[in-house]
Amino acid sequence: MRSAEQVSEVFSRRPKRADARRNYETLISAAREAFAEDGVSASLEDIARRAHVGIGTLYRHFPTRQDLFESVYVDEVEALCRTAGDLADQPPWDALAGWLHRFVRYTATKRALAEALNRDSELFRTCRTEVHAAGEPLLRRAQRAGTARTDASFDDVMHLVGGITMIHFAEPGQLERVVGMALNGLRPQPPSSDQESRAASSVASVSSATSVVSR
Amino acid sequence: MRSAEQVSEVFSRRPKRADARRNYETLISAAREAFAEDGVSASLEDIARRAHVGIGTLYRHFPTRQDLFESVYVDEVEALCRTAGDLADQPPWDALAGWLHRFVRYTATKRALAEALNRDSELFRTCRTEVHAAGEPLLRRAQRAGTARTDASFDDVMHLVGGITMIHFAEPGQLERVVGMALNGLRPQPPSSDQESRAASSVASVSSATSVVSR
DNA sequence: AAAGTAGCGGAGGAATGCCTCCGTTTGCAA
DNA sequence: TTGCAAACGGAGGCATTCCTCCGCTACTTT
Repeated sequence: MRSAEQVSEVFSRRPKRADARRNYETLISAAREAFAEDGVSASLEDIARRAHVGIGTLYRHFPTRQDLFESVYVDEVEALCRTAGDLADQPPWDALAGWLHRFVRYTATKRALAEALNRDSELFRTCRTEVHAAGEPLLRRAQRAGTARTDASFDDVMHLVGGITMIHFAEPGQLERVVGMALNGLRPQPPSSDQESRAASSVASVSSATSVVSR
Repeated sequence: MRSAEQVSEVFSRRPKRADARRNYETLISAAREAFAEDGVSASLEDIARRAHVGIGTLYRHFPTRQDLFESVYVDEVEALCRTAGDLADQPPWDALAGWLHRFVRYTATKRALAEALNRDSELFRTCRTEVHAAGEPLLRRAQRAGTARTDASFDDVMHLVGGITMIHFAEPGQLERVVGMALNGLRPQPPSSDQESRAASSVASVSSATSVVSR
């Protein structure tokens, strides 16, 4: 909860006047959609059009294209972190699963912006830290409650879910379904007959399952 | 070997006259570089310039932008398949490892073109089949020779190496190094003290190693 | 070596995108 | 309610890209 606000305070300069703030939000949504559809080369005039806003308004809020990229990304990180707080009153497993499903949208945005974002920037590093701070407690809580297996680290889980989203799915619901399968792999496993589990074996068993489904 | 020619025959319409053929090849190389650097929105005039060729020449060979995308992709697939044939006289493990290193360049191209390529197309499916036909025997041969562990399927290996390339590496040689580490994980493992290996455990142990290195 | 044709190059018009500038509108504080 | 600073919209100039068209070049064939 605190972490989401922290990112806001550091990075995003939301305007204070009501109309300006409304336009700012609308523009970010429009940009996120446009980038997802057309990639980073989406036209700025098109984004302004989608937001029902003049091109001048876009440029006032985001003087450079890079500003817009970063604002969309930060906005997505903020929303993801906020979701973690919102889920705090859910049962441990539901909170974790809900958050990871939300995480999928984040990775989609991140992937669309990948070629534009500088991954060594201060901003990028801070965002990663914030995401970790928001999500890691959810995993730990589920593990302590006995509803998530304890041999998976947060980093493992990020790679597991993040890797799935790298695959391009044709069918609409397929991605969610596969993520669901992956989450199944995170549940505590009944002790198998011939071996006990090592750190990354949950990741292994699930990712081999997904590779059957699609590629 | 036969498979590479098969793709050629089906898809790529290489011109027969010497100068035309030379320009065709040069254009494809230039396009591959340009797409890798600037993404799918690279300028066609820039590509013609890189190839030291008039813009008209580019348009004669590739009437639409999509034609160029597909030709670059098919060319990369052909080259990859041909490499498999060229490596046939190497020792089994060297052949497999060499091919997988070559495979990395293929995935880089594929990633750059990802948003432009229709993954359900006839062309795309055929290419996948050809890649499989070219690479799978290399894996089987190394496995029969006892130099690659037998509990990894070809699909597992593709996901392993393909997944690594999805990570964006800052350092130049880092990708190759990490692929090298991954290949190490493909070697037959000394029987571990507390358990024997299951189908995907090679993938697991290596991917957990890479996640330490970078993300 | 001569002819015929496939191939080449690039000028240029249409379209689109980028970004600035400024006259008009509107939210908000007093 | 009123005044004004903040925000808006979009016309327009410049740059870039796309793509066609056609006069010229040079490869191949006989």
